[in-house]
Amino acid sequence: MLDIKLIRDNPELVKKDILDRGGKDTGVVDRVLESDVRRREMLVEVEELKHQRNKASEEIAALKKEGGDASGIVGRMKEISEKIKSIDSRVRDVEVDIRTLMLEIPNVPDGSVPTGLDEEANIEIRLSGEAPNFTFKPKAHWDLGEELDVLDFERGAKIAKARFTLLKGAGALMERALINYMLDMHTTEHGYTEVFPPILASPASFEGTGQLPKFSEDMFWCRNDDLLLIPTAEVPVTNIFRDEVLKEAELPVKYTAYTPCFRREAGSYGKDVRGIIRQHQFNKVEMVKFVHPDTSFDELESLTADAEEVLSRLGLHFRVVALCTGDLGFSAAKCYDLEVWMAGAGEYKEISSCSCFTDFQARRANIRFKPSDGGKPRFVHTLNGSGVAIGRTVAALLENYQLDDGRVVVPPALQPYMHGMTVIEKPANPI
RNA sequence: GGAGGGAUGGCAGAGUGGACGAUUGCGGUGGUCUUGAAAACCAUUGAGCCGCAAGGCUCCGGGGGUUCGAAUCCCUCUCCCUCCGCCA
Repeated sequence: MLDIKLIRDNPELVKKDILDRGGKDTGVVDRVLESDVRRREMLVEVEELKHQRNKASEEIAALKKEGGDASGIVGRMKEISEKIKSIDSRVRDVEVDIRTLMLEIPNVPDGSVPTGLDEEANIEIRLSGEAPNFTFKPKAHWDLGEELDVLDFERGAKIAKARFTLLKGAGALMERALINYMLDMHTTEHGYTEVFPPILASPASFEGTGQLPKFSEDMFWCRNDDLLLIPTAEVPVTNIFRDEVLKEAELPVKYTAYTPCFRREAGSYGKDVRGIIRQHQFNKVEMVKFVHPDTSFDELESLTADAEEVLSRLGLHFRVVALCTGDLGFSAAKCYDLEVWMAGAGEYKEISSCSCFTDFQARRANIRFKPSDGGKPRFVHTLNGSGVAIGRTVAALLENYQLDDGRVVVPPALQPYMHGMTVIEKPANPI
């Protein structure tokens, strides 16, 4: 949520940002402004009445103490009380209207974000590593996975539905190994504290991070219990501090979490239909930071570096892309995507998204810190990034480390997490 | 699922109709003392909104009600805790 003062003082900027993001409805800004004016007019009126009431209450108390008769003044106050009640309820209605509108307005992009409506305008920041050379035509991971009997798409779809996959044998082991490999790196080398949060979260938590109310269609709901399956650990982990006040000295707080993630992928029919790139359920290690406002964009750089390290050490080739205004997530002020090379598909695929949300989420979730100098509480800045998506890493490893005989090499960094396994081959008696 | 208890400031925890925006303790900040620190002592310290300001208004889990006036009384919702039952 934006600061209403920003909308008041600079409505044209907010409108421009909405258009830059590819939004069409800048009318919300005007509707917020109209309601804001009405709210303040009513406040002036009702506060004057309340002032009268408070004065009268004092008089009545004084009169009663002296045993005097207060019936006249009491009668007049009855009328004023009724008036207050009716204006108060109108003020509340307008405030609800304003909040409802404000929740639909996206964050303001940072000045360094390239302007553009789609991914064409994204800017490649750097490349890391090199794409492997093959003397043969590399296969797609879904073919490799089925041939090695580590991915079973048929069974996954039978158990649940399409876009659910059954991992088997070395595939399941690699999934688990990657989780541990990433968590260990972030906790022992990058200074994050590991947490394991609830996988279902309340609508209030979803509103705090910006997934609700706007993206309700993308979520799996448990309607009977008014809970939602999380689409990313960002939701529960950021909400750890909802409605809390941290001490300035406690910042930055850095958490990392492994969780399953659930997305309905509404509107992505026909995209990445094969393989494990786009699943309704996938695993992810996430990093979340709560930081001082002065440091947030530096923290974004180091967060991104932390994610890059995961890929570098696995020997994967990737590029870092700065997203343009149109590609930026709703809550983000700035975002880098890490796109890993997929040898089989011959293209880069997003494997991590590292974002700085400035105070946008903190305002919605009411996460503040108390300055050490004793000043008023201020909103923290929040950041998060995948560190990284597990399923897509499995796909990348299969495709980039495949041999001409269909086996797949396990990179050295992962071997200790896979009982020393150096190569994945088809089991003798697959079942 | 059944029975009961609770929700007050950064935290803990008093407060049963007007003198309470709220006793007190902890924590925070400033100071005295000290070579420095700790301890001790003194002072100070809630948040939000409206307003150029002076100042005003609101807030004791949410909503509604009673009343001239509600942290306090009534209704309702949510959440938390305890005991019993069931279950990993």
